[in-house]
Amino acid sequence: MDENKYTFDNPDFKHAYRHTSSHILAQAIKRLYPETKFAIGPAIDEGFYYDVDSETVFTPEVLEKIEAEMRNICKEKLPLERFELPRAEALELMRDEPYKVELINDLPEDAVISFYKQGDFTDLCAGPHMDSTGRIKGNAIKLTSCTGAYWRGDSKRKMLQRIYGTSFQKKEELDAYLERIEEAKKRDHRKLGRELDLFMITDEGPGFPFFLPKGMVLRNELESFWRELHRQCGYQEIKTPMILNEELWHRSGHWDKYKENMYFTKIDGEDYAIKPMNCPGGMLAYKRRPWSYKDLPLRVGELGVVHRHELSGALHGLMRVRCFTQDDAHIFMTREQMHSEILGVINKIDSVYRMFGFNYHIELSTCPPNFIGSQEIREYSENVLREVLETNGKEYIVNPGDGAFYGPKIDFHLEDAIGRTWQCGTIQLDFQMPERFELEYTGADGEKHRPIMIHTVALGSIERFIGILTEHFAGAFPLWLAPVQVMIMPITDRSREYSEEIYKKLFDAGIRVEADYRSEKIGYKIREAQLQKIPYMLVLGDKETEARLVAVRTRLGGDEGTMTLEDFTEKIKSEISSKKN
RNA sequence: GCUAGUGUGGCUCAAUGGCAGAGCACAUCACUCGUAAUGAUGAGGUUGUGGGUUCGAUUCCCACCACUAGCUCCA
Repeated sequence: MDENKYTFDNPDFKHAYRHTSSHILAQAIKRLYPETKFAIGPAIDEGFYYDVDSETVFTPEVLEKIEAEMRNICKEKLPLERFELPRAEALELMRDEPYKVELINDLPEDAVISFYKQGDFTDLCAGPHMDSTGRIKGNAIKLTSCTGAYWRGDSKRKMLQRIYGTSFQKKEELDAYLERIEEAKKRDHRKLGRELDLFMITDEGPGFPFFLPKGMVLRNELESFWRELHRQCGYQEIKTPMILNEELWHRSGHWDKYKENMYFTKIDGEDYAIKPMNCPGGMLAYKRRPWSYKDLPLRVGELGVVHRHELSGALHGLMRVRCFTQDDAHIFMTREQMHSEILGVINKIDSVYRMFGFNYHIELSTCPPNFIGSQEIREYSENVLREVLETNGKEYIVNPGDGAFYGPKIDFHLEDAIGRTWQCGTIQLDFQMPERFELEYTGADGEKHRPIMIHTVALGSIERFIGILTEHFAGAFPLWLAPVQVMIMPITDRSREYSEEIYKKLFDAGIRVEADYRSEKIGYKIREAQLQKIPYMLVLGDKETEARLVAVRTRLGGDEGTMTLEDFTEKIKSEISSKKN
């Protein structure tokens, strides 16, 4: 640890601070509920947690008691002492802690087995730590929640209780953090989706969202944007059927790997499946005719609606649903074209995210254990993705074994309002589907060759992307996406006729315009339009009617002054076409 | 699916083992108003669903459904 930097600016210090907080949590639990067994308790991005196995259910009231005990431990200023033990003695020391025993047994032969002791509490731990519990500011500790978590992340093993907490060096920092979380919740797309009347999900269809008129505007604008982008990038568009014969899914390999997540139906006594992915349909479309190497790369897009049976507990607003639209694309290509095609897709996705102002990170997911291809292809394909990322200076983290069953992938992850990340874009390299479907093209040598495929999405799913967009903009969508772009608000009925004239002109100009003719005060109309985050409000009173002008107000509360309708129309049309926020 | 919690008009939330209440929204009427809430009146709920305990359940118990947080899984 950098001895000169005892602040959270130093990630090592922050980590040690939170890790020590986690040990204090465990010590407090041990004092209050001695029967509790301890699993692991690391520091994480926003704080720390400890996984425990206990008779006690850690309700919010119990957490408060534990918090109080944690503050006591901080006051006691217990020194943390590190010591090491040979394996046998370590196991003896931890003999009443079955989870620790398992951890010790799984350590490699030559591993150093170290412990940290603070007062009456000792924990198996590699460290590092603060030198005393007194270093932790007691009143800047907060236990935030208790949830279930599988021991060792394995859903077949016991579910433990995970107690989440966070800690800071000052109480003000804790308060600021808690307030930030509260603020972020106001941007939750589920809340905004209801308030802005974008979408709904009912008990009759968990995971199957309804898109309401305003949400449909977002969808349609996004889809138009997607079509135009892909037209420019040299893609063709197809639409493949939602229901196809079950046999297809055996051929594609989805049956073995994915049938738990699929929905089925019978037609004329035959078994059919509702597609969970678009690629097999895309394969059939490719196979409709012979191709020449001159046709490659062949880029084919599809806004494909897929259905997947997700576990009920995994559903989450629009972010995780059971029916969604992938902005799918398949590229069929030769080996020589691979690098440039992959790079082209990376740049395409990057340009989309940059346009919206998103921060994202890239993950390289390598082939999973149940990868269906050869070892040689596995290594080759993973290396291709790695090379493209590295030669183009893209930063990424590796996610071992998280690729598709047919190949490795590059994933793009976007953040939601409270910092959870969601995979949106993906680029998957696939040597397997072309093999299984016996795809071919004729090379310059007159011989048949097998193309290589990329599966890719940029937005990911339209549904998830709308969720992310909603949170990113807190519902104040850029003008080109805004469900209602202009709200006309006459101050009195005397301006009604003029308002109707303005409305018609804007409507005819293709602007999404609405008018509020209710007998309400102008302040009230403005308040409602503000809450609906409508970008432009036209306030029309006697003065404007007389001068044949419009008074323009923005949702940022700005008064843009009065102007002619022509100037206003020109202004917003240019703003719409620039697609700028 | 798992662990814990939650479920009361469209929304946000009260209340209680004994006739279910408020604010906002909605409707009607009045008001015609200059940049974030005009007033009055009215309508709207078998308290998620199904069982059980009880003289009586929205409240207590059980099951199921849905939602929330997290785990697992994933776009």
